[in-house]
Amino acid sequence: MTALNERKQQILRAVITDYIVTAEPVGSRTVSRRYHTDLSAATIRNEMADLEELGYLTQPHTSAGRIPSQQGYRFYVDSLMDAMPLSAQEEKYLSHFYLQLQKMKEIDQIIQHTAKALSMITKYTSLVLGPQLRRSRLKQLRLVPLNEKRALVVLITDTGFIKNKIIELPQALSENELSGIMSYLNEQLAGKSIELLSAAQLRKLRSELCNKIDLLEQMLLLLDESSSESESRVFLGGASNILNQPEFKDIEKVKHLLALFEEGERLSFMLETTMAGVSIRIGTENRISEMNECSLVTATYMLHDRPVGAIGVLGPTRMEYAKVVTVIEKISNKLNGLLDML
Amino acid sequence: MTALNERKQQILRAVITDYIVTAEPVGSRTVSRRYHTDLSAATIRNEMADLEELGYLTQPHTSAGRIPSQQGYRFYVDSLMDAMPLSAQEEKYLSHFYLQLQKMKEIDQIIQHTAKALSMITKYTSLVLGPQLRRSRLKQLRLVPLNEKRALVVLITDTGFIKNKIIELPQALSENELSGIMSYLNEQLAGKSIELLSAAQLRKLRSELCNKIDLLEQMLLLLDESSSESESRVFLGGASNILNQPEFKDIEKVKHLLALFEEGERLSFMLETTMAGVSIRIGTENRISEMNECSLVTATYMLHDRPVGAIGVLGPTRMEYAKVVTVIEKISNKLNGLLDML
DNA sequence: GTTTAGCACTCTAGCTTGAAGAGTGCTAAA
DNA sequence: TTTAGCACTCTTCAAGCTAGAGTGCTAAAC
Repeated sequence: MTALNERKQQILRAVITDYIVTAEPVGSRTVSRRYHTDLSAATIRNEMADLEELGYLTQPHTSAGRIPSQQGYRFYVDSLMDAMPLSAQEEKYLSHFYLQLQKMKEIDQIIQHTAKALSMITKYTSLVLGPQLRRSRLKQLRLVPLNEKRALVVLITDTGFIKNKIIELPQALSENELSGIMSYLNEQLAGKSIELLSAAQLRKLRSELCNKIDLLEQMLLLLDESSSESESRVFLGGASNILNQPEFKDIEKVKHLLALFEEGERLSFMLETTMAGVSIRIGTENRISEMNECSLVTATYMLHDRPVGAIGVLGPTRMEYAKVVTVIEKISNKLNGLLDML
Repeated sequence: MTALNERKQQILRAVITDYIVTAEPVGSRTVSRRYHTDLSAATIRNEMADLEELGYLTQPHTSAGRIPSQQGYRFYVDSLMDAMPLSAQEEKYLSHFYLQLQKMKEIDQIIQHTAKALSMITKYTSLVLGPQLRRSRLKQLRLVPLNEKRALVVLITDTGFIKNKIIELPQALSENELSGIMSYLNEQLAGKSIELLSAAQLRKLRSELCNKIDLLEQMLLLLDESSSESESRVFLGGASNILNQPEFKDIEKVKHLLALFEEGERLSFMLETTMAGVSIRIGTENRISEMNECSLVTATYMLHDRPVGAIGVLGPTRMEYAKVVTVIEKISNKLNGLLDML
């Protein structure tokens, strides 16, 4: 790929900037008039022809203006894009919003509201992956007897996650026996990552506690569920926002995307593969056919210094990248701050 | 409203039946040819003119066929509609589906899958209201000490609902003191409906336990949250199905509906006001402007013989009412059966 | 060598027109 | 009371046309 000289870069930036706001193919005249008053349309035309040949721009048809190609956007976000600060109003809104959120102690609530804030400010659709239970470590396992036949198992992780389940007691067990089992289990399991509680380890426990096998079985089931619980931990915000984008005025395209929104599995997969820091995936880089005309900007968030989930903004490839990146950074910071206090 | 003679009823039924499948205005000729071979188009025409005058049919424009009015649909579901049994295939699918669900013990999971099944079979969008915590009665309140500073409050309802929260202990309390508070609270509160735990009652408790006020405060907060937790307990299934309906080929209409789907509050309100048994609300009967061209068929479901939630199917007013009613009845039965076993 | 003006050419979006088709309402006859 | 016939209305669709935007190329200007 030939390096672009300064002028080509400026013209490319102009085309992309303009296209992002107008959603209309950008002609040489527009660039000359609005962004490069010192150059004539004809000159711009030549440069744009070059940019097209190099793969940064495309033409919907002869005698239309140019629109950025996927490669063009990629170059833009990598090298051309200027950081865009939030407006005072937006800053204020966010500060206020997260001040409100401080009152909430449930992590899920915070996460869901974060999805709302993201879509409110960006006007795109937001995706938020809730904290992954299986990336947490087991802190405590508690057994609370309810009556002679039933007990409540409570699983507490180091990330403040609580999950519980009622189990049937196989036989009447004395308080002593129960607490014996509990302390043994806690000894063995505390501090272990839930994801990595290997089958082997569980099998070992199983044999060691073979006389209490039924009880154990049920408790282990809870763990099992927890570690495989990837499903449906994704929250959406502003799904209807995509309908405001002119590229989705065609019902068929919306249909596929909307159907994708209902597939929690696939959504969470997209977010799970997110790197630390802000990442941008444009069009086919998402490796999901429904998203070929969309871009996804994501960031991870932390709980006790470990990345446990991710937030993201989904829009057309013609997205306000600069703004979205700023917003995502800001919000993930606020979120991290909030979660640290839990 | 003048009563309709037998022939008018049959013609109205023919028009509605046809319109439901074709989504096209139905002409007199079509009715004559397909449903009333013994009458000529001209006769039908006269009858249809009458039906229009009576308010059961409307004409999009002169020289188009007729389409049912809201009043027409209302008459249809009240008096004209034949019950439609499920196909063998659908029966099989449902049986299989709910056999699978038996393995799940979490009520929320069952509810969410029910939304899926509803939309799968009907090809419309489904709405499901999760069991309302505040309609349950308090069974037990448990305090599990975690360490010197923190404890876990566990709230268990008679409907098998569990909710918990970590609270800070104001001062080091002995096990004895804690269990004293607990048994006192349980004595006072057990069996009470969460919704009806009145402010007065809570205030009384507050004064009686004034020395342990901080602790109590936090626990009461949990109750408070529970009773006001109406928000976001609605699950959607097959939201993208509405896009298959020709009445929603216009993006603008979809946008409003989709935005409504994101307003958990309003959705749950719609479902909360559902009567016992199957209820059908057509168009403006929903009293929600976004739903003026939609119908909603709902039914409540039971947990331990008390209605605690509702399931519903949302489609265009031109909906296959007969089929949807059958499906809703069937599924709410299956759901009730399943929940009884919990 | 680079930039620009000029011009012919291309393509789309939007408008008009006309014909076909579906359906109605009315009238008069069966 | 029902039906056939007919004039009339309205929509839909394709075809044809125009205006406008934008291009690429060439030749002249800097």
